[in-house]
Amino acid sequence: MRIATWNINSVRLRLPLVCKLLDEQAPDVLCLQETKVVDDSFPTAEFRDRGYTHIHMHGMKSYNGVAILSRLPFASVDVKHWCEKQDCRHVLATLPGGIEIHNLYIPAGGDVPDPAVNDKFAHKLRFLDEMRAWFPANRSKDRPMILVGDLNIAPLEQDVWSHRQLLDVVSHTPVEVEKLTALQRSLDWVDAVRRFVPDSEKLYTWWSYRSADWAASDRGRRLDHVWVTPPLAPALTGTRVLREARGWEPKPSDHVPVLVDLAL
DNA sequence: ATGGTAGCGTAGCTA
Repeated sequence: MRIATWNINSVRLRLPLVCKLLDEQAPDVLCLQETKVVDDSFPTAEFRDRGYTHIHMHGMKSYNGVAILSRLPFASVDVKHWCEKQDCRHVLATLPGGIEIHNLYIPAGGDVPDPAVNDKFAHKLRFLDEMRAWFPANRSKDRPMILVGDLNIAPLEQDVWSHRQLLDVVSHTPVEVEKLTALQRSLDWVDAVRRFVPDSEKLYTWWSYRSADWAASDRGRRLDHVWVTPPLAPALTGTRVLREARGWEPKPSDHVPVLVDLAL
């Protein structure tokens, strides 16, 4: 089973690139974030034509929005809301084998890493706290589950281009990293990508648009993740971060797809 | 310390 996750920053504008990914990598399941479209306007036809007939989307006007496209049928689907908001950041579905997949778009958190003066950062921290409480209260680590998405946090030192220079930059501050790590530990989630790429090796999934030459400066961050619960860890066979997609023309996303293969 | 780009939707917010 091949699982992919990609923040595409508008599914309508990026539709040709999403189709390119499906054609070239043939994931069984593709989780999208920042679809930026209401459900009635979601471009389902192009995906159905490619065999992705099972589509679970949850979108809103202009902002956020998540979707799961699948060639495999869903036994059930759901959406979850956090922080008393209806902002379309979390969908889940049950895949064959009883595997529950969670597709998340965690709040970016704004610019100032202080919850006292920045409501967006306070929202991000609360979102993490609520998830940290919900998962162990509602799910067992013995259940086969996959958690993917744009978590908007680069937890490891080699997940950013400069650990020292980003300690005060939202996405890599100690308080966020600690909360994400607490969430990860709560169900013994395994970082599927780091299973195959040593922690000592630089690895990024996002490069800012605000750079003259993203590839030359290479100031990236690993914001997009795939985690699995312990029952699925032995099934992991490989992973891929599709760095070249950052240069796909026209109009690349600032995030690239992350793919994980499981022998199931 | 600042500004740089992108998408939505057509001003200004979000990233």
